[in-house]
Amino acid sequence: MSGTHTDGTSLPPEPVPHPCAGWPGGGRTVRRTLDRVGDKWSVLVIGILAASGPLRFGVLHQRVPGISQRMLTLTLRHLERDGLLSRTAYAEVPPRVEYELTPLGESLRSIVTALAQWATDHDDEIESARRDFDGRTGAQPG
Amino acid sequence: MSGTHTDGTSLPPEPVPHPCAGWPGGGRTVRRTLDRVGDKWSVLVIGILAASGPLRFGVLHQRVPGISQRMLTLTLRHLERDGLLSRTAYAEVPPRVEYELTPLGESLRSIVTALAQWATDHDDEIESARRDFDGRTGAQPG
DNA sequence: CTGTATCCCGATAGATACTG
DNA sequence: CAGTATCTATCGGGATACAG
Repeated sequence: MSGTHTDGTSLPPEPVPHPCAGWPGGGRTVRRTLDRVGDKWSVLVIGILAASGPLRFGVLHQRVPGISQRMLTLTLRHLERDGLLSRTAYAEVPPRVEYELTPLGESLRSIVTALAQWATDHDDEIESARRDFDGRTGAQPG
Repeated sequence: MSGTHTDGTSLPPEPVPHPCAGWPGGGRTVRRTLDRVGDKWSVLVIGILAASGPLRFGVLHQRVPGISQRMLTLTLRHLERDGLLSRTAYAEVPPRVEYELTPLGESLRSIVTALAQWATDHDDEIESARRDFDGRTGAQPG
């Protein structure tokens, strides 16, 4: 503890440095969301569902470039658990399962869309910034 | 390849299923951004810099809850490489280095802020959705 | 103070095979 | 079709020690 002194009388000299300025809850709440947003596929899946409406497993599998069956399953489970999408299984043969954003998931739409928009808008800048940086530092682009 | 036939004459029956509906560039551009957003710390660092202005390494280290020195360094390098923040080293002793959002980084501010806002707004819903899901499936809350 | 260099472990993710 | 099971490889990330 800083600010303590032998006589015990003194001071809180530091105004308790706020843990995470501007981030409510010290960033803990944000961190949780980030942990969900932070995985490789969630945002992509949400974005595709937001753009396309309800989709079945197989179609989703085609539309998410490069995802494995396993990761798609896991991602969908996570998002379902968090209440961002709903899973509807139809008792048919062959089986049919549809995934759809819940209202909560829908409420993320504008943010995800904005992110996608930002990505396309500034792609060139990022690209050139990287080349510039790699040039200055002699790093491999790979 | 589907649609090929022994006589070689036939058909593109499928209208080439668009790889990633609603996502420009087939999602490839978005994926790149997501790979940056997708790591554990980048968004948090950007958000803190956006809220606080230029900060030096040590202060940043305090403000990002739980980050290690190593990961902070790596995160800052990545963001610098992508042109989202600038690094300014002052030739002093002891050394002083300040990190600040570039205009490109600033342009992400509103999105990051929106994400943080969304997180706090819907924290309860996510929380209860998880409990509900865990209850239905008998999973451990872990 | 601001990093870099190692070591190490657990989570993440891919491939493959199998099931209802 | 829509998953589950299993195995493995890779990588993120923490701890620690050291350097400029």
